[in-house]
Amino acid sequence: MHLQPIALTLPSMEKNRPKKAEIAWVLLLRSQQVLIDIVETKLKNAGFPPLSWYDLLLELDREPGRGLRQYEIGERVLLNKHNLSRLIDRLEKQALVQRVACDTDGRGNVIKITEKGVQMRKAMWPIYEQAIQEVIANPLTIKQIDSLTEIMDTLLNRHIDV
Amino acid sequence: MHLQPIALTLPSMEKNRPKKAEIAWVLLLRSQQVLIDIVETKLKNAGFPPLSWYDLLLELDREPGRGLRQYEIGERVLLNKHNLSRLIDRLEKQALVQRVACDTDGRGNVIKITEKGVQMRKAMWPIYEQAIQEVIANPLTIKQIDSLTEIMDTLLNRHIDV
DNA sequence: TTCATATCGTTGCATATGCAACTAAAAAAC
DNA sequence: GTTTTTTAGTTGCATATGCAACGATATGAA
Repeated sequence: MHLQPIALTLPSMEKNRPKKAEIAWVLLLRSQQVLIDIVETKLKNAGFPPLSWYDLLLELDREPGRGLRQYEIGERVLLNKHNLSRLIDRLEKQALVQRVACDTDGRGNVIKITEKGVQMRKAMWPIYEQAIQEVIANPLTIKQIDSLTEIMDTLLNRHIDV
Repeated sequence: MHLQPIALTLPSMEKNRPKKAEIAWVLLLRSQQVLIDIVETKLKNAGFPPLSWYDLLLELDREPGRGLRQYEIGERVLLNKHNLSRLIDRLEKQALVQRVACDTDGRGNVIKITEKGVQMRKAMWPIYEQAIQEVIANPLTIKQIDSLTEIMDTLLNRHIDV
């Protein structure tokens, strides 16, 4: 990732522009690309699978014996069902998770994390943790981190079903 | 996009967790997904191409006659050259941009926006503008928007080459 | 019970993205 | 001037994602 210190790309060319919200939006958009790319690259360089795998493993690791129905996972991680189905394919191929037929619902199955999956998530965490440290904790003050948290929470809650 | 009001998914299960930066990270990650998805969906529902097309058209629209070399575009939008090459393929197929041989560098070409491209960007903007209004301006106070801008700026500058 | 409808999950197809290899031309080294 | 190295851009391949259609089961209504 090699960013040039270019002038900020504003979203419009129309007059009376840009509004403040538009500047904030463009920065948010770009930071998402840059920061995620940094974290993904760190994981990859350490020989680990991408963040989406971590998310899935984490959700399953929270439900040790029981496992989770696919649609339950879909509610937790932001993936629609067909993508989730194939993400699980990939993890199952690596023996990190396991599909088990569901005895209360013949249509579905229950996804359980394997011991190998548990170990994988555990091994990924230090890298992930350090990456978060680098992209969030180091550049910002405590106050800024609190503020960021509050703002993101506000933005998210606006779009959550009640 | 149908988000459940689920408990926040924290990134780790390790003890003494989570640090504040980790909460902020997870919220940032998720809000980026959600907000971008909302904006992309609005564009799509209005019959328009995705944000990446807008970005490219905008950069070119800023250089009306001259056009831009592909590597110059690559510096402005965050795309590596092979993806950019194919993005331009798609836009060229829709006659929104045009590849012109570069007379000062036989290897490269100059990308110019067409009149149709200019019109397309102009037509997309009201939808995009309204989407930004909805996901950023409406939920946040002016103060929060300023704060968000400052924080994103800080996060980004940390990872820019000097 | 039976039929219509909704839900769970998978698959085929089109598109998007990352990586590595490649062509061609420019720039640098000699 | 010739050779080597870098740079610009494209293409093939593997993978990832969105959409629509599908099979199978569960749920609700008559």
